[in-house]
Amino acid sequence: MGSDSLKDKKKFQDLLIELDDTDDEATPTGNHGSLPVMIKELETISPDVPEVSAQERISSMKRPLHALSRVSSAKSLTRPYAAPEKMTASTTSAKGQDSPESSRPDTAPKASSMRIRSVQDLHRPTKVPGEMPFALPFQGAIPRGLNKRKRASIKVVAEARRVFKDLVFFFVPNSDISADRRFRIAKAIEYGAAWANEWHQAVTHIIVDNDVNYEVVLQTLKMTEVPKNVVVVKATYASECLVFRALLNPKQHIYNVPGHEDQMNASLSTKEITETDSRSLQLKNAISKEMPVAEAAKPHSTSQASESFGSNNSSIQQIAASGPKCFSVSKRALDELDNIIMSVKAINDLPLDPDEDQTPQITEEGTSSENESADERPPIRRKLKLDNPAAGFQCLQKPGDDVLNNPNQKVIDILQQMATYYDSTNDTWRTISYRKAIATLRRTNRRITTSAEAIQLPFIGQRLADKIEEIAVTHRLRRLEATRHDPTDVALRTFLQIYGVGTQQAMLWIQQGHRSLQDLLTSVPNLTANQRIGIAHLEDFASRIPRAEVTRLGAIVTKALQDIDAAFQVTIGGSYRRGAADSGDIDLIITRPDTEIGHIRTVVLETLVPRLFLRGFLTATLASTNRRTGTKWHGACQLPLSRYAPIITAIDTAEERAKALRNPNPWRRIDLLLVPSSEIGAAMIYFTGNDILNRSMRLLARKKGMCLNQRGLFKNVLRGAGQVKLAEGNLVESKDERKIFEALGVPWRTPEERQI
DNA sequence: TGGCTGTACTG
DNA sequence: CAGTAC
DNA sequence: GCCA
Repeated sequence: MGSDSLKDKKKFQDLLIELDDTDDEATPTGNHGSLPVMIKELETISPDVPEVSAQERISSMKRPLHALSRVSSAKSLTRPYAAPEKMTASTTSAKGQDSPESSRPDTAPKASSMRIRSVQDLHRPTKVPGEMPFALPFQGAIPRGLNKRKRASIKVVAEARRVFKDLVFFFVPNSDISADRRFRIAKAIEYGAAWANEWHQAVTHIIVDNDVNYEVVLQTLKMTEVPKNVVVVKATYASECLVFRALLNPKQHIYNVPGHEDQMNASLSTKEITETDSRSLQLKNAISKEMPVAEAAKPHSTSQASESFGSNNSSIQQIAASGPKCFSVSKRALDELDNIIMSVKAINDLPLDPDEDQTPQITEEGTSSENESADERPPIRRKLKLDNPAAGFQCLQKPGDDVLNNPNQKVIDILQQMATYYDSTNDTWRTISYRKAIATLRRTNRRITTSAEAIQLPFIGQRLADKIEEIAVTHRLRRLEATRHDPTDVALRTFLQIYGVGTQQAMLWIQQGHRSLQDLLTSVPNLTANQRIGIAHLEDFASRIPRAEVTRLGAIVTKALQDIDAAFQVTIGGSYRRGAADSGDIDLIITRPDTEIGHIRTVVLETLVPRLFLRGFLTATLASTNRRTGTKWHGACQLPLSRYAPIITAIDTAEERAKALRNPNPWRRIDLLLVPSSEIGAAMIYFTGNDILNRSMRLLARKKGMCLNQRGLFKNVLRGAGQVKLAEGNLVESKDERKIFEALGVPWRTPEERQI
């Protein structure tokens, strides 16, 4: 604790030093309470900062990247974003309405329906709290992917760095759909701005996409003229303010929105503007604080949402609770299993042959009993989802056979796209939820068409259920359409395919204006070696590897290794071991009976790998262990042309075959996993996956006070505060896959049955 | 409201 | 340490 | 996003 705050102080001092060059006059204004004096003095950089000339801007263009990233990582002093408070009775009860997508008509700004959330009021004096609840400083919305309903995860930077403090931004277009706008909105909030997701009189700046002209701005706002005290600038303005950590002069030419210039020139001379700029900003803030939301946002208590909330049907409750529970697995195990494992098992036990007689009845009863008649009324959540025969526990079947004609395939496809989209948004947990829901649907043999049906399934809640219904009915989802063709999102998805590029890097590149791989190659000087490889072989790495090819690639490595020492054993893991028809990469699990990891590592890294490179089989190293504990080598390989012919011949479609001929021996991602024989069971589990199975098993282990990792199953693991592992614990089992399943109380599944 | 697997390599 | 990958 |  103490040392942390010390560290924080140190970090902050570093920041101060950094700040020095841009911060000329630090005029303390507000009273911000408890922060150290030092901090107070710098708090007010924002509105008072000196302008930075365009020239200066250019001259220091060299550092933006670093500046930005350092700034954003300086969160030691930031406070967690305050739980957004709904301001009115009506919004308070409008649960489920608070997702950005559900209630945002992009047009028709209706102040009264505006969602209002507090971002930074922690730091501001609240005005007349009792009397005028709506006279709070403007409180902005949060872009999706960054809010977790109430508690948000946006981290506002230290107060001293809030370049946009007290400002309220309205974006044109004002949605967070496109990737770079979403990024800009998030950045703006991070640096102290509030985001008005609908027009509002508290807005101080209109931030216009760089390719949008003034006319569109007016159309969007449905105005003939933007209010005088509102600044209209290109998006570049906001980014550059962050680069300079200062409010720049918005009247500079480069920030002019096309079509707006004339008006500006007409009203004021450039010089005047420059001189009065910072003051005028101040004034605006003052104004907006004085007479903010009151009129516009004054809501009138009850809304339909609150009505739909209180009265809930008790009649529907019990329907699904009864019914036969035909588990093919032991009851004992079931009792112990948490819901995730239950679903894992559910999957194992899923019916392929539909007992259509029973299931529809049950669901129908559930949904129809009350009103589909009117509107709202969220379908009642039943417990025992998994016990519901409708969820599919009846007889066991193996997954896989039915995959191709899954009645919900269309829905699954679209949900998959959405998952990918959210992944690109950095919205990890939502992505995981989508994936779990997809996993559920995959093993549902009954076609799901209504939200009420969907919500009964495990890992499908109200919101996903609604989406599923929409997809089932319309065969598409509106939100997805919007994002799918957006150039920035297309680019984002492309960038994310590059090995070594994740969401952070990709979003940064997008935000910097890069839109193609070529852009990256020509104008990003500091690409890592891996990223260059990733770009050069993007297509190869992104394409699936036919099973036959995986087999051959594996055989080559096995042969080479056993030529060195016949005692070595190689297992092809990953989706190949699960029986997949094609794979994304090749996982080779390498071991040797009664042999320590050290020896295995030596042989593989010092003999096998160099030899395979010499042969031209291996083509690149992407990551290679060098530590004593290291156990892996990641890289790329290539099937010799001579062996590729039969694979090409075997390709199904002519089109694919032609493609393969054009690019005869693509690079493939290959991972060598070095495992001491004593740990082979745990390693097999891990490297066979799939990831959902791994996670469920690990979660289950943890719930039982154990720990499962690629090295073994341990018990008596000591965990301190915050789940920090204090002691390894005692090994329960690591050599034998089956025994690990057993020790966890999970029924054995063959690798083929782990394709969850 | 707080979790959501657990570990290793890179720069 | 953050970002990335598995 | 879902769940306890």
